[in-house]
Amino acid sequence: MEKILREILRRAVGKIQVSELDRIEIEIPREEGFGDLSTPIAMSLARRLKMPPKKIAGDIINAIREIIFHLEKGEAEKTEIFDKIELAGSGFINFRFTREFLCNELRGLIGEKEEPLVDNIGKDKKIQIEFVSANPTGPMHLGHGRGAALGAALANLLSEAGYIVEKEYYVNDAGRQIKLLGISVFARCNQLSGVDYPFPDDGYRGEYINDLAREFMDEHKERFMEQKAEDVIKLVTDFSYRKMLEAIKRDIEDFGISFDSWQSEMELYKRGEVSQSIEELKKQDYIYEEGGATWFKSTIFGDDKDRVVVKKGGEYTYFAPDIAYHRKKVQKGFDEIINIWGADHHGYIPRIKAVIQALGYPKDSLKILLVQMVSLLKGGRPLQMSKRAGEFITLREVIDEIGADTTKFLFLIRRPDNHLEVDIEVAKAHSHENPVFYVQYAHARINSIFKMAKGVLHDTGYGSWGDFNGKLFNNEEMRIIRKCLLYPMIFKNAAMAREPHRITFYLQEVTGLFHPYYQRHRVVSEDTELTKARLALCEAIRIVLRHGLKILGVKAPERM
RNA sequence: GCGCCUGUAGCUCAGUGGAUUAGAGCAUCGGCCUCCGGAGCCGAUGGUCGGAGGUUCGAAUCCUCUCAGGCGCGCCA
Repeated sequence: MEKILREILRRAVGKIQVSELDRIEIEIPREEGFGDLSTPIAMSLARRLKMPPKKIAGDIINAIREIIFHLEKGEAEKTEIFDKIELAGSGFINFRFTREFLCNELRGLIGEKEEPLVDNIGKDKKIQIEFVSANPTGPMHLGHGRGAALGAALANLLSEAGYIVEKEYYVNDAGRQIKLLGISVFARCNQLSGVDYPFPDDGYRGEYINDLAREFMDEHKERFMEQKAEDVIKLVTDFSYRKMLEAIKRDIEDFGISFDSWQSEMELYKRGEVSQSIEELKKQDYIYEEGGATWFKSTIFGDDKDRVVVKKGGEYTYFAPDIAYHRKKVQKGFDEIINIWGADHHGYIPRIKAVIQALGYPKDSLKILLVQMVSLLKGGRPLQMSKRAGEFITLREVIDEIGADTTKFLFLIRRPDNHLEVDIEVAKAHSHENPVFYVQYAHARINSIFKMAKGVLHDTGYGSWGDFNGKLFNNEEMRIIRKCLLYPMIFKNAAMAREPHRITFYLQEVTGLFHPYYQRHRVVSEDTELTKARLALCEAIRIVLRHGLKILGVKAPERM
C-alpha cells in the first residue's frame, strides 16, 4: 500500500518541479481519521520552491489525479485506488484507499499473489552486529540479556530485510579481569584446603567463585597440592575462564539465540594483530611517544584527549586489542558495523570511532547502540541487588522464572536507550496485563479458529477461503485490514532505523484490535461467504503476528 | 568541573530527519459470561509534554539557558 503511493507521489512531484527529490516522506497519520497514509511533502517543498505549502499540495493533488486517471484507464481491472485525497492542516496530503484496493492488497498479504511480505532493502549489503560480549568472569546478568535480545532481534530484522548479517561475540579472554578471576578462585581453593591466603580486594566475590573453586579441587586436587603456586594459578585461571565461557554459552543457548562468530581477544595477540594494528596507525602518523608511553592521536577525530595504547612499562592497554579488533572488523569488509554496548561504556565511543576513521572508514559505518539498565520489580517493588557482595540477579534466574520468550519480548518492549523495568509478577501473569501473553494469545486464538473452521468449510464443500468477498467486511474489519497492511511499512522503518522495538509496539496494536473484534463477532458461522472473508482477515493477522514474533525471537504458539 | 542519556496522564512508556485536534498499556471507577478459548470485552476519568527564553506561519520534536535523575570522564578492563 505504501509502495504504490510512493510511486504515484514520485511521479506527481516530478510533474510539478524540475529537481529530483531525494526523499519522499510517507507517514502513518497519528489519527486514523486523517486517512490511511499521509505525506508532509508539500511542506518540505515549500522552502525549496518558495511557495506556500497549501498551493504546492494542491498542485500535487491535481498531478496525482491526472496520473491515476491514466493508470486506471490503462489497467484492465480498473480498480480505483483512492477513496479520498485531501489537503489538511497546513499542507498535509491525506490519502484514504478504496475498499476494493485494500482487499486486493489483502489478497497479496495472505499469499494469494506471489509477493514477498517485506521489501528487500538490504540488497545483500553486509552488516556485522557485535553484542553481549560479556567478560567470561561471571554469569550473564540482565543487562547482557537485554543486549542479547536486541542484537538477536536486530539480526533477524536486518537479515529478513535482505542484509547479510554476521552475529559476533567478542571474548575478552586476555587481560587483567581474567587474571583476577583466576586469583579469586585460587584464593577460595586455598581456603577450601585450610590455607590462609589473602583474597584480592577487587576480586570476584559471587557464589559462583566458590563453586568454581570446589569444582577445581574435585578435579585437580593433587595438582593443587603438588605444583608451585604460580603454575597452579595458571591452571586455575584457565580452568575458571573455560568454565565461565561454557556457562555463558549455555545461557545464550537457553535464551534461544546464537552467534556466527566468537572472536577471541587472546587470538588477536597471538596472531600479532595487536602490534600490527598499532604499526599501521604509526605509518599514518597517528601514533606518538610521550612520557615513555605510546599514544594514539584520537583527538584528530574528535575525541577529548589522546589515548594511551602502550603503557610506560611496555604493557598494552585495554584499548590496544580493541584497535586490533575493530581493524579486523573493517578488514572483513562489512558495509556497516553495529556494536551493542551497555550504556555505561558511552564514554568509549569517540575513541573507537576515531579508530574506525584512522583506518580509513567513514565514521558512520560504525553504529554503536547503547543499552540501558534493566531493573527488576516484583509486584511493583524493586528487587534489591547488591553488586558489592557480588550478588546480582542473573539472566538465567529470570529465564527460569518467566521463560525465555517472555524475557525477550519484555526486553524489546522499550527503546534500548531507556531504562527498563520488568515486573516479574506481571511477566508471569496469564492475563491481558501481560503484553507478551496478550500477543501470543491472539495467535493461539486465531489458530484455534482455523482448526474449527476447517471442519465447517469442508462440510459445506468450500475449499479455499482465499476467494473472499471483500464487500462483506464491516468498518471494524476494514480497520484491522488497514493495520495489517501497514506491517510492511512498519517493518521497513524498523529495519532502516535499526529499531526492533517498533515491531513489538506494532504487535501490541494489532492484537489490541483483534481481541475486541473477536469478542464482538463470530468468525465461523453458517454464512459460508462471510466466514471465508473473516478467515482471510484472521489469516492476515496471523501472518503479521508470526512474522513479527519471529523477528523478536519469540514463539508464536499454536495453542497455550 | 566537563561530556552523554533521560524527564510526556497516578504508574510504565510510544510519538520514525518540526507540521493535521498530544497517544497507548496498566492502575482507578462503572458495566458485560446461552455463543469459535472470559487466559476475554465495553465505557469513563485523567496531561499548561520538567522549567524559562529563542528560531519558525507552526515546536513534545530544533537552539540557548536552567532544574531533577542516571551514567561516564585512568598509562582499569
